[in-house]
Amino acid sequence: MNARPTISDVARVARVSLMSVSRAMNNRPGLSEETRQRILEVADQLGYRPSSVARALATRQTSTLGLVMPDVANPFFAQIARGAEDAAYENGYGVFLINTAEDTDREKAALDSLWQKEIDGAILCSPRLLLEELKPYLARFPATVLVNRELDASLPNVATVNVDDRLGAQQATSYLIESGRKCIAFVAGPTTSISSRRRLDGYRLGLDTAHRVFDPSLVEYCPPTTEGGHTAALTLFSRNLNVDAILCFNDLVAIGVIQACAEHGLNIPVDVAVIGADDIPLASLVRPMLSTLSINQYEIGRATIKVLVEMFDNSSAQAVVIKPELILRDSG
Amino acid sequence: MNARPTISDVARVARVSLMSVSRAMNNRPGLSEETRQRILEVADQLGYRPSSVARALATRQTSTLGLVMPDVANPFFAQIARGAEDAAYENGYGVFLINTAEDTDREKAALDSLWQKEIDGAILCSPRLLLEELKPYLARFPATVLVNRELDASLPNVATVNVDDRLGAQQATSYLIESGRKCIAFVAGPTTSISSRRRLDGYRLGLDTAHRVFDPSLVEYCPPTTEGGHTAALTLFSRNLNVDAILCFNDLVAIGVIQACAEHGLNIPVDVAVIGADDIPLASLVRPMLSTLSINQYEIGRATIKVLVEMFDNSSAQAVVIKPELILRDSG
DNA sequence: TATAATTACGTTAGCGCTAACGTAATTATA
DNA sequence: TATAATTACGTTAGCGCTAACGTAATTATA
Repeated sequence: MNARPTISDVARVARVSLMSVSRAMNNRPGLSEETRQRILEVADQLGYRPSSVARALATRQTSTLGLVMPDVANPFFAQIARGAEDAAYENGYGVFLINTAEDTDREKAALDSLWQKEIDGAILCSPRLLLEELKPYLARFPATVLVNRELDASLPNVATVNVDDRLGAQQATSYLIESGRKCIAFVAGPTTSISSRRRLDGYRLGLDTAHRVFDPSLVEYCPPTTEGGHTAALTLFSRNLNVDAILCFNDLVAIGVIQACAEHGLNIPVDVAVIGADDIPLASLVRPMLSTLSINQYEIGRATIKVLVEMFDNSSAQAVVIKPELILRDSG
Repeated sequence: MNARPTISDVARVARVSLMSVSRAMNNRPGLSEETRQRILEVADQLGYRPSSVARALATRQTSTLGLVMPDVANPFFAQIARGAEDAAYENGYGVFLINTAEDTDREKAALDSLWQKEIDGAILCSPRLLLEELKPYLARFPATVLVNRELDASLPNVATVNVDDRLGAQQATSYLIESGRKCIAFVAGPTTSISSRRRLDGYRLGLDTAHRVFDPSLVEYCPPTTEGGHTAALTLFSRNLNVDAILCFNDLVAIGVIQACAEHGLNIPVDVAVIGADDIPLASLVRPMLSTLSINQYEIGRATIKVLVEMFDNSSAQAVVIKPELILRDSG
């Protein structure tokens, strides 16, 4: 590991000033083609690469984005991460990944550390922080995209990308009612989740539309995992409510619910219909194949970068809403 | 977005020098407890956080790690990413995530950009680059961990974390032979994959041990996805070889193989046994539940950070080898 | 042909920190 | 009590870039 060459090394060898090297490396005007080529050749020979750190300090831009999500190991977020990283790469940005594990303290620590790193923009997926806690950070970051989270007032430097969970849950509920289900439960995911709340709204709206009464004992909260769904379903069954349909917070939860049904000897979809949400790759891999509210997570990831870059370019913050599509497979 | 406070702001308000603030923020000796507290209070009041960028330029340390992998959306790597990020966070490091999409040009671009970012260490998962292309980068980074890749000679700044794929494949092959399978195929994954080569070795070793002849037409390469496995299995079936067991590159491939079997009316495990590798969460979620060579990916992720940190501390590079465990479920 | 504009460079200062080296005042040791 | 060591600070320079502002030499324009 011999010392990394600096701009001064290149300048010395090419017999030009630092600025000429800087101009050549950044492809900026003010150099003859001849000089430019000579500098580039010397740079290449020495294996020179401008230091991102020094450049960031001088320009106040890091070309770096922060991606904060509850858990990359969750396939839903993994796909978003993939889409965001791909698009960020295409736009010349590096991506800091941080997992919060649904822990608000860790979320705060994540935002603090990103601020310290002077990122150019943040992508916050399903942030759990209260709006009042979140807002100081939104004010500090040059630009932020909120995924799965809304804002009370539109801020010029904060864009949002949301799934219309309410509409999706309503459609799914209506579908279940139309296909003759009598007792529709809702396994709602984490109480802190915004999309959980929105789906609950949609579920109630679907019931209302069909003049069904909302029964709180048919709603069960749980962690957004298969284990969570499994446990929640067992809790519902223990209440002995003759549930014949279960709308789920997401596909992982739905798979847990399906396992619990199997353990109770309930046939899917004859005895119980199960509908998930998100359409993770897993959904069409499990048997019975999961009916679900489909959204393209990879494209959500890409969309976050698109709106971020648009904020950098025109400082116009968009509010993107993505409509889920009810995909009927085996389970409902 | 009013201007970010700097160390000078804190120094001015607290009526001390820059170095006193620096010492207070970094918790270094040379300050009276009284002064330290006063500075810390002022810093807190102003909302001061030291700039990571400026600090990195001054100390030549970025407290930043690069995590390069083929695809975070692949659950195998997603779990590693989660483990690595968790452990990095605990050790005070930020993580740059880069996906290479199995593309060597993009892999080179990733390593270049990480070098430009002056990361303190790199974690390279299943790098596809030739050793001669990889080596210059290994020389440039202060420390590197190679996951799923070996080195011809041990370098002081390069550690490795490998799964004993050879042993695993051998065990699985021997098990299949012992349980009476006559014609064992191997769906081998990408030709460029090191672990594919190691598993092929293990497969041949297993056959040799039982005095079975190795038949190249029973080996089929494919992308490491369900689609890849699906197509590869169909190709094998089209050769009409009476295959009654299929050892697979990984679980995703195995799931594709299972789908292809189902399409051909083959009962699993009666007609065909299928064994995967990696034990991704999905493996126990699909039906039939997948028999597989299990390894704990999350712990692999954590292990990469552990060996990195050890290299920083004692500059001693380890070669970790993780043994897979054959887990028998429904499929074989 | 005189002046203005442009080209192709260079010089200086500064981004926000910390390493390394002072230096008075205080405390410990011979 | 004289000297050495320690404490609690401060000053200076530099990390590797770029923004902003020169400035000669050349080219375009009135």
